[in-house]
Amino acid sequence: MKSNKEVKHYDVSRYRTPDGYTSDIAVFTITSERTKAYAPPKMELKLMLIKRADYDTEGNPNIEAGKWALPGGFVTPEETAQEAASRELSEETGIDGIPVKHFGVYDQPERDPRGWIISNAHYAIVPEHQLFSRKANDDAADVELFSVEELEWNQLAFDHSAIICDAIAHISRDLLQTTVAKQFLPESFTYSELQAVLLTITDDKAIRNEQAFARKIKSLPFIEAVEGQKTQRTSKLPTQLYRFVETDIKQSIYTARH
Amino acid sequence: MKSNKEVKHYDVSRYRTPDGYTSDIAVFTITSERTKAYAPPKMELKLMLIKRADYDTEGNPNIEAGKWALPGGFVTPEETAQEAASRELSEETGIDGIPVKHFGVYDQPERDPRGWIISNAHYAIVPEHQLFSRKANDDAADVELFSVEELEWNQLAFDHSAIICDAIAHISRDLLQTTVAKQFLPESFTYSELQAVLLTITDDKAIRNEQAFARKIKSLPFIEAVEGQKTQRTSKLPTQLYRFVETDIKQSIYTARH
DNA sequence: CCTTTTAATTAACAATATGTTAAATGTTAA
DNA sequence: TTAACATTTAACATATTGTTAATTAAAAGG
Repeated sequence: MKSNKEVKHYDVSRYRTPDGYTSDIAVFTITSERTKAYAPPKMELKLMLIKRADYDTEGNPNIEAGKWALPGGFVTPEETAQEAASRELSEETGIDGIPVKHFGVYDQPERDPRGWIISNAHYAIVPEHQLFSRKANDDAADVELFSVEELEWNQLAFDHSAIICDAIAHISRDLLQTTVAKQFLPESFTYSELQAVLLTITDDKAIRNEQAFARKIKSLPFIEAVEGQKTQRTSKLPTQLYRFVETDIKQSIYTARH
Repeated sequence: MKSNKEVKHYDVSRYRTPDGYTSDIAVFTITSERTKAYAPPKMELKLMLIKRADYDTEGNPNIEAGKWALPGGFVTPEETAQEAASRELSEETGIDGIPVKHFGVYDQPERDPRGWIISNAHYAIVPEHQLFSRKANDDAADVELFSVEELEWNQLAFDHSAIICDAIAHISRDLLQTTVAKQFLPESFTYSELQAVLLTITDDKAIRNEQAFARKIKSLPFIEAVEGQKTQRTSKLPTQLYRFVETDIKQSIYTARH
């Protein structure tokens, strides 16, 4: 009822409107460290943050200067926040064609001292090597990768600690419940590589167990073996490669094992 | 709330800002029809929509008049969109204390002909009897429940067909992967009542199978039997009651059955 | 050339879970 | 007394998982 009437009478000048609409993006990557040859890598989930400059381009002291923040910026009326996030990602890292996923809106009245600014938050998964090539090209000192295990929670700008906390929760859930793990992996991968990705965010016994996981991967409807292809990058023994296949997954807590 | 000095550095006039920030809410309920005494109910998932009036209070033809729309309204600078959604729900149905869940943002530039208006979309689950009591009190002719199976997709205002489509997808997923089903059920319920709720949005064989589901419910870590309590509302045979318990569920597509 | 090392793979078996069919239970209503 | 019926239990074949152990293939070092 109220909605109808409000809409009916809606006159922009009569209501206060937001002072800004921003799009923030949590860029995740997994760094993959090979401890020795012919062994599976040790992986770690990392988040890219940028350091806020001391002064803005006009020489005025910047708000929240020196703190770490998610990359992001204002959305223009000609684009969606998701498009803005893709644009930001491209500007910040030079990377295009990566899926960007919305995970929340942050609109607490006091969240930004500059006014009523609504933030639409996204996350993206960028393969490590693409971030490295960017770092090499444009040696911006104000960009850094932080391990999600050891984030400096009290050095974050605005309400970004809350946003990042949610981002980590969302990516963790999505890694286990969707096939986004493929964003971290090459087109074809071994069971131990997939396992290493999952172990960055879970310590599930059934995933840690090599034999069980290697057996299980063969029966998953959304993964298939790449016939006749083997690799030796994780073992001296030539190892079976797998790939994700498009399948819609409908699982339920009422039928799953617990 | 903001100091002048800080405001100076962010010049609102330089950027175009949104013309409005709205909060929409998809109110779901499950209607429960008892075909006969001592039998489990037939349930159906329904969505509450409101009909947009032909004219506004000043006699001007209303935009998108006669079409069905989600209840919602403008968010004020003193509240979050989620608070606005709770407020709307309370105003629209008189119901308080129901969890309201964000599921998406709709910010296509062309989505609202009145300007650059960003909609933050939520869903809520209201027990049937609460909606009925509201209907009795305030006989608003412009409110109706629609079965999600037979929605009139081409009679929906603005981009609400897209929002509703997403809302149904989200609630379906959440019903299977979280314990929100409890919002549709009394504090304690029989296996067949829970089953009926789930069957409104899935036809999973393992959920349809009475024996299997009745056996499974006993081993679910997030459900416990209510000791010494039985009911006869679904059977002549006194039937075991169950309740949800708070447990964090961490399941993975890599360990579940498929 | 032989031995050790190591990740991957296979095997084997007990324990657990599921799909299915059938029977038993307790109550209502005719 | 009997029929009806949702629920509950039983029973059993089949499938999946946890666990331990053995096997395989290649590399590396002597």
